[in-house]
Amino acid sequence: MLSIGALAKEAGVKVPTIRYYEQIGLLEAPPRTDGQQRRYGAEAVRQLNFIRHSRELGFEIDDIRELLSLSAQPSGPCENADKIAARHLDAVDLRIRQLTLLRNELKRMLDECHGGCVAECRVIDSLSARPD
Amino acid sequence: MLSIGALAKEAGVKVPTIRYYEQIGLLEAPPRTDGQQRRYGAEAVRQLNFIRHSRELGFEIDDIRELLSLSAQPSGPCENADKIAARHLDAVDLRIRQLTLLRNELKRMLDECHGGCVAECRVIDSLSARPD
DNA sequence: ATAAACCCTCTAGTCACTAGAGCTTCAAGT
DNA sequence: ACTTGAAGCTCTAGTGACTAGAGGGTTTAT
Repeated sequence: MLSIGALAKEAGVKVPTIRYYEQIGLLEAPPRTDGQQRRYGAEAVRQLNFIRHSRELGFEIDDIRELLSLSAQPSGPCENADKIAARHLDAVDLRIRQLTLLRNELKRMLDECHGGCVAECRVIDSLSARPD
Repeated sequence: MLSIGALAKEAGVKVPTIRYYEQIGLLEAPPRTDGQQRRYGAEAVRQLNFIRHSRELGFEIDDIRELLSLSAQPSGPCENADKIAARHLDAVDLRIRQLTLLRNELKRMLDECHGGCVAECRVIDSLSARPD
């Protein structure tokens, strides 16, 4: 059985994060020692790794909640998991497109500024401009 | 003089957002009517447009605070504005690269899943996998 | 004069944690 | 067995940039 610190190290998350996940019901409350300290088994390691990886991929907690409960029923259909992932992929694609537009605007701003005083600065000027 | 609602419409932000900006000292507190309602002039419209556009480009409030104060001194050097923008461009570039990696992993996950049950699902499987 | 639309302050909620205070328990070494 | 220091516990509050709602007051148009 692992202490919360050992679990944290194992799964690559911080200790308070684990307590937070328990508090919001994402991780089950584990058994405790007589002194009220948490002790975790192998299943908790698996679940926490699952959560961490999902978070790294940008899934929201509510999505992860559903993905976790799906993963606990290996004989069920994976249709829902696919739907969640596909929806997330769309969101990521959109975000990349938006950021690329912003990047280009920022780059243009910077390229056009040749130093000097604020009155001539294309950076400040671009920011002041109202959109069409 | 514009009411807060009129200013909001003019600059394309929500009314509570304007009050929030005032509260955190990003926008100056405007004069009030006898009945304590805010009234804004042309300068507030300009500043709020500046803020909105900067936010759309992803600048943080603290950066905007500095950019705003720079823009208020047209004869000063624009070096700092450039620095802030360049730093932000780097951050956006990095974010795009990260998101692109995530996108590819998501896409691979989805491409490899051919429906069926959770036990065979590549989506769930990929999420379970611990990183190298 | 009245009614609708707008405005006011204040508190609390969002998301996913993070930080800190003040205390208790555990594990290892002697 | 005892000590010590690391690690654990709970609880509260803070982050960023707003958003929502309650319970009122003001303005404006008719």
